[in-house]
Amino acid sequence: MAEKKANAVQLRQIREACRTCSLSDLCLPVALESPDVDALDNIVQRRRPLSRGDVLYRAGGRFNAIYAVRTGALKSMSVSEDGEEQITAFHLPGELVGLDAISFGTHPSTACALETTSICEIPFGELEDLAEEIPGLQRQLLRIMSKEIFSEQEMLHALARRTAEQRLAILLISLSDRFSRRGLSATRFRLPMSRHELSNYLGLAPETMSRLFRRFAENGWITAAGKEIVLEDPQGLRAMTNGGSAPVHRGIGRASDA
Amino acid sequence: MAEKKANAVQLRQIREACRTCSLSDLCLPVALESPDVDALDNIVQRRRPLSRGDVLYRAGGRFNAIYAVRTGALKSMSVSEDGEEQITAFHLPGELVGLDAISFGTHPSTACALETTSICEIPFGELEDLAEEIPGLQRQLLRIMSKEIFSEQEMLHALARRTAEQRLAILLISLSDRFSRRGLSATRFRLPMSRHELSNYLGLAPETMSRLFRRFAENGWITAAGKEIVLEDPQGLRAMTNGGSAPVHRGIGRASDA
DNA sequence: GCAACGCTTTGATCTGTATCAAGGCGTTGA
DNA sequence: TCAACGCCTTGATACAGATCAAAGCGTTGC
Repeated sequence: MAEKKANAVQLRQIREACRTCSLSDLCLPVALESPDVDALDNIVQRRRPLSRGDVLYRAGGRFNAIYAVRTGALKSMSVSEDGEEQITAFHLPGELVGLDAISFGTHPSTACALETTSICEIPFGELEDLAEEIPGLQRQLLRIMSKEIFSEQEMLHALARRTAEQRLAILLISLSDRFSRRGLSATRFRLPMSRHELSNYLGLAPETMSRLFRRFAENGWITAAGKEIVLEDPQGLRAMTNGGSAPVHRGIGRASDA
Repeated sequence: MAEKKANAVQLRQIREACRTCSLSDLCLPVALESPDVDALDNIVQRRRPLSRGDVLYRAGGRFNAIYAVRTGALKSMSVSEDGEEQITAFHLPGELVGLDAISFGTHPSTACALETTSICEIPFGELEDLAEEIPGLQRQLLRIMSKEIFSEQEMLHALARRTAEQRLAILLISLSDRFSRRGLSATRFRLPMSRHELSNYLGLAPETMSRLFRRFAENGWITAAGKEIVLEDPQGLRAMTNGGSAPVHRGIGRASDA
């Protein structure tokens, strides 16, 4: 079929972009050697980009597909009865979105673009069908899913019972790690979310966020100009995420000063 | 084979206990109608009971199997560098333990019995092998896993950014739901964990826990005698978990008085 | 160019919960 | 029966971070 051929070509084109994606373990090692390569690629759909504020799916909506972020960023959020929105996750390029709907059949949360964002859509039913045909794909699927799910859970645990300072440090390090895993700079990046969204996610008041950024900068750990962040002293940051006991700030100037 | 026959008999015996287990979706609907019923049952091993404090697996240990709690209860915990233990989950009868190791190959946390506890062990490799043979089992597996994982995650989100009062209420309701789902009373149960373990899990000081229990009793929401708990007013409890805005306590006596 | 708006920052105050410090009470062992 | 221990409770105090209030400042639209 001409269609299949077209897809095969397309596959080669996107392979580069896919290499740092969470799905790459699914797409590449398994699919590469098999004639099923087209089958897997066939079900992955590229959609037209979302703009800031666009909703990918809404809480309560039917679960049809999972998504991989290609560029840009999304937030997952749930809205409580009293109308307050609570951000439950940020999704950066290469990460999967919508996994929390697998067991329910409907989306428990709403996914919304933080900036202009392009995504891959993987219809879940077709993926499952495929997994039954391609040996090994099933295992990969389970591992990838549980990895994505648990890395989020780890984050939650890491944030629980931490001071405001530690939470922000943990988040910055997490973002750094996630950017660098996708081949971007680990020390210099642009926050895709506003201060307000950050504070919402971390469970802090926006005012506290603001004060923290200032304090972090005073301590020489970061340089922050709006959303542009430079991690000047990742070690210093990392140090204070450990043992809630470690005394922090207090002193003036950067930790590395003599 | 005699062994197979013995297992078939055993299967019938345990089926009752299994009916309320998280694995029942795996064991029963799928396996019941298939000749593979023995195959699935064969790989599930009953182990001798754990006593309070016994460790099921230790953080860092190799991942071989997942477990289902039959009776009793477990806690999952991680120990930070400074030696502080942090409880990350409680596992009640019918729930699965060890899922967080799937993606890593090693256990990220330690599982420890809160009281005398009996469990089923399901070697994961064999389960995966089986899933490749039995159509549908793979899907069930994925759904069950993601359900178990996400219900924990929901709990974490529910606890984040809540007052101490709300956290305890949320936990009590969660326990109530989980007990009742397994056929036990939703309003009268025995806490398997100590106040200290509770406070650790909820991220509160033990003293705060104590004060909360008193306040809850004063408000007529619960009656607590040691670990024996009676939910006198589940609605009252549920009400205060919602919208952090709702004013709580303050007044004297139970909410339903007038 | 200016006004209006939203986001961020800064300052002052208030409060929930931790922490410190004892005291009660049930349980274990001699 | 009594002492010793651990767990839980109770009270007093301290502090991190929320909340209230208002002022900068960059953006958007006219």
